[in-house]
Amino acid sequence: MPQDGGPGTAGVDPEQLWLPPTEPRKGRRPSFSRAAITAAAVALADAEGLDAVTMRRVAAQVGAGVMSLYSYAPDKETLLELMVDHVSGELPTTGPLTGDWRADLKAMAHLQRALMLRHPWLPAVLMSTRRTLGPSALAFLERVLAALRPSGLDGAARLEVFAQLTGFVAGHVGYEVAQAAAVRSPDRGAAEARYLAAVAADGRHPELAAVLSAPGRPLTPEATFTRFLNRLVDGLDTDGRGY
Amino acid sequence: MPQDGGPGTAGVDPEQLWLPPTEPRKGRRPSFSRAAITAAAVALADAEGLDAVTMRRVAAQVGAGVMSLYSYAPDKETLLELMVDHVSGELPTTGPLTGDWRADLKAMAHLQRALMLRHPWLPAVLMSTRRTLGPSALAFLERVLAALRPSGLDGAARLEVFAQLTGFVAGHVGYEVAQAAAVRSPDRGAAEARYLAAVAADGRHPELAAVLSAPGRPLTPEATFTRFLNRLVDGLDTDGRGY
DNA sequence: CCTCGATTCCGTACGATGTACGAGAATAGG
DNA sequence: CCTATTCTCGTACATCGTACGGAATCGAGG
Repeated sequence: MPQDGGPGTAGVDPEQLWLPPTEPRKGRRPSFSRAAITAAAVALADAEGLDAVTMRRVAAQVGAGVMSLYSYAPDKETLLELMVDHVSGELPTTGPLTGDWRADLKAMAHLQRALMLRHPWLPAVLMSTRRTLGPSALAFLERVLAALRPSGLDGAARLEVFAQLTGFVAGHVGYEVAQAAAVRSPDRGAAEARYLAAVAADGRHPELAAVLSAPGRPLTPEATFTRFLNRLVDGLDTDGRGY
Repeated sequence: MPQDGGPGTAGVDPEQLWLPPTEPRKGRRPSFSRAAITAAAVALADAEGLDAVTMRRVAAQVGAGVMSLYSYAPDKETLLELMVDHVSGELPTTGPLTGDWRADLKAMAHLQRALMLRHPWLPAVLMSTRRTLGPSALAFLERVLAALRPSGLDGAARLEVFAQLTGFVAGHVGYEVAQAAAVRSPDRGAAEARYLAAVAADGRHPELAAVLSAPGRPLTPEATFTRFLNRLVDGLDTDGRGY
């Protein structure tokens, strides 16, 4: 664990949270580490879902008392932010770019999607809490900005592209995992299908009835993701006019 | 209150929840209505945010005992779904379409955005809970499908466009309101700005530094929304090939 | 009229959660 | 050793969603 960061570095504002692994050379030595606590929380969320991430269970996982966690994170929301940055570390931040910034952007979006599929709780956390970018997220942002360099977009536009791209991926994957969960439960999906069929049959929803009776070929989430992603990226204007 | 729907029509599956205002002609008559309870919950969320929507506060608002609410909705998650459909009723479902399906689609997305700005808690609810479409949402879906009729897209693709469009709007507005809230709190925004400046100054984030030092002209949320929306809609292929 | 079954109303209570408080334990400097 | 400082964590509390069960209110059948 490199720069790890023990307790004492926890504050409400981003400066105290992320920046200084300031060494307090006095007092009792920490028994745990922020990284270990965060990793335990991530493991819990991966295995049993976000609801399983309670202070008590995380504490039990690392062998600490419940209140000891508050030496490492001021509150639970901060713990969630730490979790986000922890898994963001799985995103690559080095390696060559192709020079085709659209292709690079698409590749990075696919990496983000893979990350979120690996940690299905991520989209929900990303979209619920207002978050400040931690070091790993910033490293990834740095790489996206580098890829965007040949695009000719100005600063504000590049930041916006990053935000929109991340938001799009999170939204799509969130939808994806929810639908996958619905399929896994046998009667839930069936009940919804019956309900939609009943609505379509009531005569007041002709368009819905038409769509349900002639759905066309089914689309895989993967294909849909790629298609909309390509639309979004290919539509990015390089001239400043916009719409 | 037209078809209102009293208690007894509450079940876990969509069929029992939305469809039948089956009249149970026996037993004590309901003192409240699902619509009134839902409206109270919406008013609470509008005024004080989603966290203010607790069963106790909603009950107090309508002058009911806490447990009485459970005769109208089996649990809180269902109440949230009712809230979503309640405000979805504010979306127009009639009136002429221009025939230009892209323009119609964009107009409807703008209406959705306006709705979400009016009810800032909506994006979070839309993206957290897995939801079944209630009557009002279905009416709006029906209208979107009708607008999409001249597009040549097949059934599955039309449904997908609806889901993606709603997801995009929710994601954008969610981000929009979060950022607006950050601006309202004086020190929170300043702290984040200082943090980003510090990161940019550490030398390991040259792209971020460049972007922050030459941001270009600032973009209004409105303009950004319109731009990305146009990209998304104009990029919709009418031939089946996709990418 | 009374009774009976059905339905709604709601006070009480339970388990779970986030976290404030403060006493105790460990460590470094004087 | 003493004292200041830091971390540890048992206890306690407010708040949440909601299970339970009895009282109240209704329509129907006698």
